[in-house]
Amino acid sequence: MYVTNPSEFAAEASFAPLHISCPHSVETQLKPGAYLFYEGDEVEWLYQVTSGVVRLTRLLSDGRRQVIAFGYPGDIVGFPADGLHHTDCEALTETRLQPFRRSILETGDGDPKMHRDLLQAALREISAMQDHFMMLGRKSANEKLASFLCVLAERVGKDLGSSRSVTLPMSRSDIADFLGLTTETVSRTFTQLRKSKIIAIENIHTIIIQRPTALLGLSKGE
Amino acid sequence: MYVTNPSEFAAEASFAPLHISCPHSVETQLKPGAYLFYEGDEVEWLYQVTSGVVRLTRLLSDGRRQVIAFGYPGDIVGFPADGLHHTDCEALTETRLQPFRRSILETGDGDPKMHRDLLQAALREISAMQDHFMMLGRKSANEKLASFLCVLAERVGKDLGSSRSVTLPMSRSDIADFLGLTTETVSRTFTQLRKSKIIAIENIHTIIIQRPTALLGLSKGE
DNA sequence: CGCGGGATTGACCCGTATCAAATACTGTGG
DNA sequence: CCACAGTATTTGATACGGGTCAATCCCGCG
Repeated sequence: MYVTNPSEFAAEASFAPLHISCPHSVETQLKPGAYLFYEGDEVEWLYQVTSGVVRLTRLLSDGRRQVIAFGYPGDIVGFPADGLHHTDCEALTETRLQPFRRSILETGDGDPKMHRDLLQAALREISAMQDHFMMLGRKSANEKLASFLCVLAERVGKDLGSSRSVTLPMSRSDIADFLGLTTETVSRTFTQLRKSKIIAIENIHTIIIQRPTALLGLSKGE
Repeated sequence: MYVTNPSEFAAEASFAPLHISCPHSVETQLKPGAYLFYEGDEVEWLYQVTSGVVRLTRLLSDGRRQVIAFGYPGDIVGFPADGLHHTDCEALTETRLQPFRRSILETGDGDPKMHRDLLQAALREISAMQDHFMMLGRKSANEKLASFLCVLAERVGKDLGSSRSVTLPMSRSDIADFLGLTTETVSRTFTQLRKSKIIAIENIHTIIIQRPTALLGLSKGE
């Protein structure tokens, strides 16, 4: 999951679960904190998240970290480049994943439909990442966090009538490293949104979006 | 072209020109300033840059711009998502491109080898973009510009013995919008590098890298 | 030779980082 | 179930990098 402009997001979210017809593809389970793969690992499988949330990260030698994406149900993680994983992947919650052989993506290997679906997923990934560039390069802390919450609300929020609740399985520093901020700034920005009554913080991992339209406005810099 | 860690870059640069065996694929020519496609256009063709340089950009409604990538010879531009282009593409110099039907990427369509090559290019693109995330989100202005120059030097620089010359066909504001900075900051950072004798500015579009090792060090934040 | 648009430089300011302290949570063992 | 320790989060004070706005410079071009 990348942070895209919410209004555009709808068009990209239409990722139907892939049909399961892959030999040797027993669903994989991960406990919170467990790693699915590491940067540099040979890619054998791609995975579609079935339930739960995973986090893709990349590290700089001096310890700076960038969260590349969060993997929510429907998302494909583990695209290879030159046969290798280029991120670490850790489960944030109890997570189930449907594995697909790398060869299905790369050679088709007996399943043309799945091949095409995985390819389309890769292409959508490129487009979604382009949106995220805009966010990292050109948006303020406020806009970043507002966009982040809007996307999550649209994708996995629970409707509460006039407001909407969002669960954040990731830590503040995960959010910070995803948005290119510090934890302190993320925290302060949450506080600011809370004080302006746009959101309420039910608990650390649960945000109530009280004024969705205002939040959407903020995300676009209005 | 994205800005990746130069040392990693070598591994990703190994993109052999695709074999040309596509029906109806006459090489396309563009003059500087000409557009190849716009955001929202239906994708009919992908292109491999043969010579010259193109620029991929995305706009926010309020005018903020993000340069997504520069397309140098060997690069593939125009990957579709849901059948559409999601960036504008403008030629910065006289440019020649080899078109490939979108169907070759998406369905294989009679040319399995090309299909595989295009797919691999897309996957490498994803990985390269992940590197660029790190840059946009986690690097200082100094590190960004140093990284940018290092990558260009490695990829298209001319060897001058102990130093190296790089041609920059793009404007300062293109560089700024690529790195998530302002033109003023890009300009100041150039000046700073010049004053510390790491680079010399032969003219606006030609940089001499006098101390490549120092520049590489800066790019990694040392 | 003068015009115009990009590039550079300067002065100043603001947003976000940094460093530090207080507070809130989470899990563990008794 | 409570006490405690360790960790995450929030809050505060301050610093600084890079943005903003404005002036000047430079170079290509008519």
